[in-house]
Amino acid sequence: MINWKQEFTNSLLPRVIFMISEKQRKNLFQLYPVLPEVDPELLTQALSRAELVKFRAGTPIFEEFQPCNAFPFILSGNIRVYKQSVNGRELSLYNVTPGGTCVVTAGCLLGDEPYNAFGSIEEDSELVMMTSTDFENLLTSRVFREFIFSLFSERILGLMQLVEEVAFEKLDRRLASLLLRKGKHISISHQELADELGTVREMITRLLNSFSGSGIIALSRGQIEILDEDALRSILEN
Amino acid sequence: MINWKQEFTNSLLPRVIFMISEKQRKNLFQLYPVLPEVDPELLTQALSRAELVKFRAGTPIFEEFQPCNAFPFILSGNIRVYKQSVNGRELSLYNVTPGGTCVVTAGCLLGDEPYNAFGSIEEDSELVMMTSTDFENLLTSRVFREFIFSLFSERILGLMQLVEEVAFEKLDRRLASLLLRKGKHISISHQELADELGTVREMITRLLNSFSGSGIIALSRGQIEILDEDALRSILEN
DNA sequence: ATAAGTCTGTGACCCAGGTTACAAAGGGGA
DNA sequence: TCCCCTTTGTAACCTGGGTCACAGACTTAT
Repeated sequence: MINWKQEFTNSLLPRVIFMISEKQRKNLFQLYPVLPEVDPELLTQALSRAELVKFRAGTPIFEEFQPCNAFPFILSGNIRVYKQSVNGRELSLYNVTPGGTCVVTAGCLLGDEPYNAFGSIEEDSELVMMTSTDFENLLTSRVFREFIFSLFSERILGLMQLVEEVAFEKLDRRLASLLLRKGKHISISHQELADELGTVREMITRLLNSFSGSGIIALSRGQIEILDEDALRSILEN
Repeated sequence: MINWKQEFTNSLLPRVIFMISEKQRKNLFQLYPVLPEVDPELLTQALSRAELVKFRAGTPIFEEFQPCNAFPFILSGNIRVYKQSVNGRELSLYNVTPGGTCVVTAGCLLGDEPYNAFGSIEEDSELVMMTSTDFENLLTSRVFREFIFSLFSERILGLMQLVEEVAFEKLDRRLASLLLRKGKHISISHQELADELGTVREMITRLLNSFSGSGIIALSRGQIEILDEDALRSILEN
């Protein structure tokens, strides 16, 4: 049977498994238009063995060094893939959203290596979990392979960018650019921002207060409101 | 004709173009055993339009933001792919060696995006430069696609590792691990080590001197000799 | 041999950002 | 309302590592 069940045995299991309904199947095909294009035989095989799983926000779904044996498609919600340091700091590598895929998982499956990062559910999510063998079978289909390819190359470019930022950019600029990406009304705690950038809470508090002191943002518990987007952008130019 | 010529017009051009000899063709097939497995028609097409180019060490071969329109196979030598900061610091992302490929190039070709890093020849190199259209044609072949796939996933894992190191590891550990990877007798300048790690020359000099002070390494101009590999390894455990 | 370029050594200094150790809000549940 | 938990504020302090400004030592070309 599906072996990713083992994979989650030590997690707190705030998840429920369902059969894939007709409606969800349609949803899946809308989000992943490649799927209906692959060999129908392969697809029905794969989907018959796949399961719909609902996860609650905060659930860890994989850990570094863990073997990797299922491949997720995201119907709704959001997976955060991140690294952890020995002193407990975290740093986001990327997020997987509906229509996207988790490239670490794909990479690990293809290379038959354990995960080298952590993954956890950021917002309540519905995932279609496919067995690793079915995933590899799908890869024999040309369109599917091309789909995975494009996500891979996108991710490689993104990771290269991230390396550059972490190595060369100061924290205020990185924070400013993160805020800009998140829109004008942001619901997030300082700790979560720190975990995204690989720093500590105090630094974020300090920087946010300095931004707020210059009237660039307004702060309240769990909320950030961007007042002066241009000023924020000008920090990027420095 | 081959449009990568334009690509190099602003470089200093320490390169010479040759036809691909029978011997080099054999060499290429040995290093890239996938090639003889692809559809022979595609292959001969692609190779007939490809050219052998010899580059001298130090030659820049692509730059950030430059469009990307040729795909290299490495017969000998070594390409360094790196990022540059505004203040001139550098940081190596990865090296391409014979049998490997330049994933940025592949990624940029596939995503039709400009380069987001720099590439330069580290040791005198012989490359077989394939046109971008021929490269994309080759990708219609299953074995070739799988080959590129495995290199992609390898590189993704490598980049994730690099992000972690840059974000969380101290410089002495990163330097120690770099030295260990380079073998017991290393010919390199302090500046080159700095460029690999994304730091400055002075830091490397200091750290190397502290290592040498504890008898772990012996230093001379352009040379580092590892005397006590175990001690170096124990720095990694810290 | 001389000059010019490249590499290495070094010390003083500075600063971003991480650490520690609190205090004080704010908010939700009992 | 009270209690507890989460989030935020903040000040003092420390340190890794980048900057500046040199001075020698080695190498190579002329």
